[in-house]
Amino acid sequence: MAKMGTAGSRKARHQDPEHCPVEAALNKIGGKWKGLIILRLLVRTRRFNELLRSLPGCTQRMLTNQLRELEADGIVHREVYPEVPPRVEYSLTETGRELMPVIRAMCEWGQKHVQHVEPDFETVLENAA
Amino acid sequence: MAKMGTAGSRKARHQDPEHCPVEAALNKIGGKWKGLIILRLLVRTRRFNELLRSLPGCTQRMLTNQLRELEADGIVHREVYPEVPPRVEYSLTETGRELMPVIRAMCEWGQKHVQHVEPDFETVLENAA
DNA sequence: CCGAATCCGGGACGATACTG
DNA sequence: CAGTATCGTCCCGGATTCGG
Repeated sequence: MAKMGTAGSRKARHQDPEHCPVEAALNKIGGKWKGLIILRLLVRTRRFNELLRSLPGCTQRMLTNQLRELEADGIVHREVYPEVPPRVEYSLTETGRELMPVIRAMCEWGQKHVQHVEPDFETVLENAA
Repeated sequence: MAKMGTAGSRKARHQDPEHCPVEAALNKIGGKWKGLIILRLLVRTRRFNELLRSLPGCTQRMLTNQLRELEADGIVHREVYPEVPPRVEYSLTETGRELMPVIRAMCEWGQKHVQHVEPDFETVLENAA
């Protein structure tokens, strides 16, 4: 495989009313980095650069884009502190936190079917702390 | 939306050994159409064109690529019947079928947080039949 | 520190035609 | 029916620079 494009949320074929909830969910969390971003934020609130450092291979621009889409979709909350130096913290909304079962299911599948992987979801969360 | 790139599986940053099971899972099922393909195949085995018609907006080339990646990742089984006219049937492997909890979790989240959506997972499966 | 804006190359993707 | 081949476009996404 080459790259993958963005698989992002996008408006993704919004011409069709999106009857399917699976499709609707995929349109919101299917972005290239969104799953991992959500995983990081499930553990705790994080600052921009902290998030960036925890995503090897993700560029600043990509992270910004993905966070903006997640924010627009009501999954991530962005809190700006008017300080010097500036500080911005990202956290999950209630809607975002309810994605935990999805992430957990992916984790359990990956743990079972992929080699060289962390033991379980809790450990993953701990290691992400 | 625009397009979205592919968000596909790709080798996606295979330089790092992929310690995280969530990341590993995303690398395999994160492709642009993979979630919907898996949903279709959860219902029953399907032929190529049948699958294609059930995915509005997906081109034959894209479908071929995604199916090949899914096959290479051991999620989809491809059965060729030496007939005239040719017939090829796609189904989920056991590994693929075990993705049902992931799809179900996405479905339940979508049903709860997105408008104008089917009532529940079973109905979605039925409608996809 | 946290971005936004710009430039630009490469590859993902659509369209079309062809084959067994 | 189920693909493969080829071509051209578009836009994703990396690098860099600038601003608050």
